Amino acid sequence: MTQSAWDPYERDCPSRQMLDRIGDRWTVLVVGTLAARSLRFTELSRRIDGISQKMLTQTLRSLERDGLVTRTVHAEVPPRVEYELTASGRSLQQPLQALEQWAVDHMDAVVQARRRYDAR
Amino acid sequence: MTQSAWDPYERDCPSRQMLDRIGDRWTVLVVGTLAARSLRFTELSRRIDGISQKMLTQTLRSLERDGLVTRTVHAEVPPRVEYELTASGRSLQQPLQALEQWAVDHMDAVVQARRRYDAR
DNA sequence: CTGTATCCGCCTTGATACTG
DNA sequence: CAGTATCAAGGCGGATACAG
Repeated sequence: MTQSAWDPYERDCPSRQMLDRIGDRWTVLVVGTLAARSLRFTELSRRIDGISQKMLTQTLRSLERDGLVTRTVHAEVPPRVEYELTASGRSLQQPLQALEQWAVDHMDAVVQARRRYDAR
Repeated sequence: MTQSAWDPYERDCPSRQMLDRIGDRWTVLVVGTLAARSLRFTELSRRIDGISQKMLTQTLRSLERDGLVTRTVHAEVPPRVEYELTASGRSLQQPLQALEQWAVDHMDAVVQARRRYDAR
């Protein structure tokens, strides 16, 4: 059974919650980093400048819970844990990539607009 | 002069700040609401369920500062203020629309994934 | 290596009251 | 109508310490 009336403009709609979650500091960057290939915990933290261990763990757990990322523990010493996007996660990566690209493309204009605005 | 090395994965990169800003609770919804046509303050607040006056004002100011929205005051009584997307704002609307659509399309799957995860 | 647990400051957000 | 000002609460996120 499919729901046809998801409306992010309504307060308690799950799709609104999803937007809220995407909007946390780190989700975009974690999903973007996993886009190319699966990575280990430490590799992720090295590539995402400024993320703390706690936030990386928390973000990964949320993504796992939402079915966007799989977590695979390999029985080795020392432990090796691989994170990988699911099909669902890869489908999210598309719009996020577009957003990331927009940010890169428009930063010059935005920075200038801010300067003008602040100069008044 | 154009900057070619914007990298959102670096801590202090402006494009990273942009992602942070997009990621606030309301930006996606405000831009989405303004996509169709320009709107007044009250119309916006009516359409975005749950937004407070303060947050709407704050979000609009930020968007104006970043050059994504114009604010036009008409000299009437009572005052009429129209908010409208700039060209830059409309270009952002595209990726945000994609994101919004993703949220709507995948909510069923996400809700189910959460149920499975929580049931363990 | 891959986490968990705890403490804590700050910032965001919301509620409320007031203004041109 | 379209805001501004103020205050209080809560959560986010960072730092640190510890563990399997």
